[in-house]
Amino acid sequence: MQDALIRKLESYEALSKQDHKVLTALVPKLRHVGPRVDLISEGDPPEHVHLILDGFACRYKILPSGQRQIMAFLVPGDFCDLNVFILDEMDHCIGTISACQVADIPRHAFDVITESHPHITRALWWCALVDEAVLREWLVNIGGRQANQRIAHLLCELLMRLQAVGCASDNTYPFPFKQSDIADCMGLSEVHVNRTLRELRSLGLITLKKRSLTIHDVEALKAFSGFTANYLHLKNGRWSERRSVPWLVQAQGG
Amino acid sequence: MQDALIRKLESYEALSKQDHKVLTALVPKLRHVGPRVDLISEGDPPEHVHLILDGFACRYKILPSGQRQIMAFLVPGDFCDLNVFILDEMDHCIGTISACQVADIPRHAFDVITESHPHITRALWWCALVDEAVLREWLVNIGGRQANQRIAHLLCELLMRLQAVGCASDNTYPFPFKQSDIADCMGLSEVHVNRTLRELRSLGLITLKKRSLTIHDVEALKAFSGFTANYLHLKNGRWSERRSVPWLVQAQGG
DNA sequence: CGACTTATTGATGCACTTCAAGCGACGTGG
DNA sequence: CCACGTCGCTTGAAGTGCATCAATAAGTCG
Repeated sequence: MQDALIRKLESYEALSKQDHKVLTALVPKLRHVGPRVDLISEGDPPEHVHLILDGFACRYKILPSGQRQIMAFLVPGDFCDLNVFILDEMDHCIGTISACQVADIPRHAFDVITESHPHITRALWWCALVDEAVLREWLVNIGGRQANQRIAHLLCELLMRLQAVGCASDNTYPFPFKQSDIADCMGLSEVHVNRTLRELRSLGLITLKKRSLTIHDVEALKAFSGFTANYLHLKNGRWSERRSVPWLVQAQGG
Repeated sequence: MQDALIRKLESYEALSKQDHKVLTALVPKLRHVGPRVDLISEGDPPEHVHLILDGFACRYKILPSGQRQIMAFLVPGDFCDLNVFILDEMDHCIGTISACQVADIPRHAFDVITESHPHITRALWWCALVDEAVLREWLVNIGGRQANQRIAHLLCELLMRLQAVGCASDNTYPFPFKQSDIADCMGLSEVHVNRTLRELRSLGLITLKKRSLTIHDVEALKAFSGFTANYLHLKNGRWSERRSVPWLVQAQGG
């Protein structure tokens, strides 16, 4: 598993052999978590950084009105809570969507790392900043587009991110989300999500069956939603290597 | 000015004398920038990290439709673009709202810092993570609340952040925003922002005159909007010192 | 197979948008 | 000093995207 973590980080930043040693010494716990389970809740003191190795999770908050707002979808290779450093307590929850394989990395390990291992630190920072760029785009998406483009944009983003970690093929990827999940992240009602998905289907842009989503014409869907991938920062430098990610496959197999 | 930067960072993390030296050696350029001017545009290769010393700025994108979506307001003490590290080119623009005093810190300085100065690095990370927490809350705000609560929430947040850097007194703070600025960040039309502000005024919650906003009953406005300050992470640890920030006043004076 | 959850569809209402026009403040030039 | 243009704020009227309520169909799992 350390191997997985090392490869993830090296996709951002060259690491020394000593860096490798430190990461190897982490020995994070591996866990299988069922679907619809919270990994950590708002108010909890964070003790581990969670790394998703397999499955889908989300970052969310519950509003005073009782409404759930999802702020991020987490896919294999994503850290859940690098923000552990500033938070004495979590200001949001993280819960699984599907069943997940999760690595728990103790918080203390990161204190040690940021104290003495600048390359690892910079790689972690990199992860956090990409997450932030995605978050910004979500804000743009919700604030600036209407329902059909908004959902189409999300579907494009998920395709790109899942392709980057080898979890999509033939423009098809697993889709364990309920329509209410989509509703809660797009700021829409479940009913309207349903109608919007129907519209995208009837336009021949997507097919959704057996919890699996297929995008028939990626470029068309991108054009429809106004999607550009620049904010994912996939194209340049080491990131490009991330397009096929053997360590993820390996981690899933083991 | 270095003094300003040092104090900002020390509000997050204890720094050694050597750290101080490094920061003092930076000698960032100070600039006065007019209102409605871009500091950096989408597509530009970032060469400096901009630190706002005085005035208001914003982070925004232009959608294919031509619509502007504002993703963040930047107030004195905020870094504009710590994300310089991963971006070969900016994926968004940063522009001033009012006239600003800005410190330009060369990108290279951060390479040196992250290479050899872990405490400074951690303090910078902290800044970035607070920014991200604010961004998450904006997403929640736009996705989950309707116009009147949404705008009220923004006004609460600005009060808290400006109080934290000593730029608000008597629950009053400078308000250089046009209604179209509010519209473009809240995902609303200018007309509806106007009506909503009128509603907040007629409820006796706020007064807005001479480009200055007063919140009459802060607790009432918080209750109205469902605002809780936890996501700003102001209350714990070193952050509490930030409530009165002499260095900002000093920087403005000089 | 029966119980429960999730997807789908219809009808109605509202929050917000869009279009359009008037108003006030401000600065500029004659 | 006033006339005028500009820009931001304000208000009205009409339209629409989406929410809400409600009921049925289609999975899904024990």
